[in-house]
Amino acid sequence: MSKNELTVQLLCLFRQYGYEGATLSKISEVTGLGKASLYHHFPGGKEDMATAVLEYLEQGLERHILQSLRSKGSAISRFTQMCDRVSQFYEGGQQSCLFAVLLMGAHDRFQEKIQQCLNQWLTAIAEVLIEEGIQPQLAQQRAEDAILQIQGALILARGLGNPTAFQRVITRLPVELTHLPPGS
Amino acid sequence: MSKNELTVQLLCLFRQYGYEGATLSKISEVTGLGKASLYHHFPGGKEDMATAVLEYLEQGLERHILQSLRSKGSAISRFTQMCDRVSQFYEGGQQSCLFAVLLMGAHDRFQEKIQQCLNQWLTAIAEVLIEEGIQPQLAQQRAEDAILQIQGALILARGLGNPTAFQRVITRLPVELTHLPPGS
DNA sequence: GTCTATAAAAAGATAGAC
DNA sequence: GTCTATCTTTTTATAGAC
Repeated sequence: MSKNELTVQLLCLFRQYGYEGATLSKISEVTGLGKASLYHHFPGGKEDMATAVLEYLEQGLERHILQSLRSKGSAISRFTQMCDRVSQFYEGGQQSCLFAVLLMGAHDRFQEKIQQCLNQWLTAIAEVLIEEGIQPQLAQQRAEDAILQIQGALILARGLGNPTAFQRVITRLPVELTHLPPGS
Repeated sequence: MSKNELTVQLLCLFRQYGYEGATLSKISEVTGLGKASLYHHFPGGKEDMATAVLEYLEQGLERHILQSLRSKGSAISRFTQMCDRVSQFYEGGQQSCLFAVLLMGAHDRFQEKIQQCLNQWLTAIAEVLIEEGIQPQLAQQRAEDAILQIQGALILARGLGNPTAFQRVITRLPVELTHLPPGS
């Protein structure tokens, strides 16, 4: 198994069980690797694993999400592309966000990297809006609103056992983001 | 220490460290009670504790949030009252939602109660909107949007280490909820 | 790079005195 | 109702063979 496949499995485990809830025994069971093998790949144990998954996620954010936002088309088509990728990544609202999962845990060590990722995402969205002539401050707020709606919709989907609200949010976001502000 | 004070401390611990992250040792340390004493109050251990906290939360939801929504005033003043209480409960965006925390954990046992609480909250919001003449289906969607924005704003606040977005959401929600739909 | 075996530490849980 | 002491189980981590 490649390091990359292993990282994807770890992502899946952390999303499902949380950081503390994903025990080495469970990780060993799911991956089919013995604990000693896991420590061979990740000498620092679980913390190493979570760090690796976060780096994997940062790359995916850059390669799939941010790149959509910097592509050629109109603002609305770029946001639509972003939303498509986001929906795919969260499996239509049936998967959690690892950022949220790790933020809810007992460890502070991941907050910095998560903050960095969120800020990259926010900035990329805001830049599209600024290109559209929206004031920087408003652009930043709309970007925050977009991400916050995605995150909240994932929570609600999980809590209700029903991803409908997530799909509604994803569908309307491109239009909502690009609507001109009242009075402009 | 009364059972109620103890429950509040447990709520605080679970919000801060998550379910798995709030160990008995830490609970013992913070509450000042030995482990055996904790088992005296909660024979079922941590699961009992989380259940007690969820029940405490359900009562608080009923007594503070839902009652606001069923009070005398206009729709907008009722939503404003709800938002005031919500903001207070989450300390202006600096505290997590226990529902989200527990949903991110490894235990499935709390999902049912959480779903019940969310549905009560959703219904109470939707009922205010229906009274205002908004179509039931739209009312339900707006209620979902409100809760989802609150939840997402709490995540973003924690991720960015900055509760600004939460406060913005809380401030605009009363107006956003009561705005008439286009074409009505 | 993976395994078996084992150790060390922590977490969950209980007995019994006061 | 709380404590000390103890126990069991689980989790994390490592040594050393292949």
